[in-house]
Amino acid sequence: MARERKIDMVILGLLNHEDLTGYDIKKRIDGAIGFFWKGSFGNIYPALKDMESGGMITKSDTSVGGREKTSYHITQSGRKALKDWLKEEQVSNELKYETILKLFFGGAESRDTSIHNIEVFEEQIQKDLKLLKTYSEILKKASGEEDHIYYLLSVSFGIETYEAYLKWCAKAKKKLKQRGGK
Amino acid sequence: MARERKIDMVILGLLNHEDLTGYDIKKRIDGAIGFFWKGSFGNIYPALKDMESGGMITKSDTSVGGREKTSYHITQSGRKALKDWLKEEQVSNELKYETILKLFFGGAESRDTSIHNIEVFEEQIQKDLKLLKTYSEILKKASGEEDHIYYLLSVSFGIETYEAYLKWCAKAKKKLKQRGGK
DNA sequence: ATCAGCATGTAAGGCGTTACATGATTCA
DNA sequence: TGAATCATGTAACGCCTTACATGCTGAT
Repeated sequence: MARERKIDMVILGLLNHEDLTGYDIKKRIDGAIGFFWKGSFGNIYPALKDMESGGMITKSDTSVGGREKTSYHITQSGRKALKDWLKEEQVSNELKYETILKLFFGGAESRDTSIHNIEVFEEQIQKDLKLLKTYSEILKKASGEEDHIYYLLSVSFGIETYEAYLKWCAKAKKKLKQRGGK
Repeated sequence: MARERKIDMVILGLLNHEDLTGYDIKKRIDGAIGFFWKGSFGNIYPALKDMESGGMITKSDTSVGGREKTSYHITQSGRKALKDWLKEEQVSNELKYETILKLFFGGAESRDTSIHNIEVFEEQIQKDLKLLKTYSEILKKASGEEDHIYYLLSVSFGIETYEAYLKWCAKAKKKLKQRGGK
């Protein structure tokens, strides 16, 4: 059943660009990547360990100002694994939208409840959209590297879907406010 | 840390509308709900068992044409749990878009690889969008029940985001085809 | 002096997927 | 007769989240 753990690919993808510590990897994942993939320390460190045993990456301990650090570097076979994954056709795009799930079953409660839930969602999206737009601006200015086009496209995926969400939110609220509540 | 298993709420939401067997629940989840939440037998049956012990639902065995069936019915406390969940503000909307993850790291391979991956995604979305539009048509015709507005809004969320995806796909492919591949 | 951030990990527990196991019925 | 669908479950395994544990450094 092969390897299913996609965090490996996130790590390889990041290390393909630069050497990083586990802590740095976490920070990268919490950035723009966080909009379409998550990771935690309890996830990242074991993955790094396994991949080092597997020869995908190598580690080098350095001490910066007396502080211990372990940087990881991608190997040839790691790079191959990354490329093989990129070339694989099958992907799993799974989304779990609890907001929409609640809306789907919204009939069990008042319309105001659903309207409120949409508003909570809307606020979160607005906040996230602002962040995404900031990333987009930074990327547009810092352009030059070939990789940047990929980062920019990923970010614009987020921006465009979030804008669609917001449009939907407005429409949905309006519909629910029509003809009085339940 | 309370209950995290959202499949319980999916089941309660469905049973709030009508009595169902585990098998029927699976079919419902594979329908319109499947676009924002998934479920499997190995998921549903244990949840039904637990929720029956917990007094959220009651079961009644019937045999239809010699075949054994176990139908579940929601109880008062099950209905209360459903309503409480609907009124809770915090939600977890998590998406794992492997397609976008691959695109983000697309620089490790040729532009054609990324273009191809986008095309695979595009085809899947087109297929799903068609299905969603079918659901939408059915709901519009069968309208009447209060619940229908919620189903319709959920489905239109899917339709509108999928349409945004398709627009993005076209744009992304165009960008990647500019100024030659890597 | 204290707090935020840097830095690395482990452990428990929960949840979900997949595969397995079984058997009946209906339709071609 | 055979395949698809109905119908119910269990077991193994994998993955991830959360919480815990520890300690250093730099800035205020």
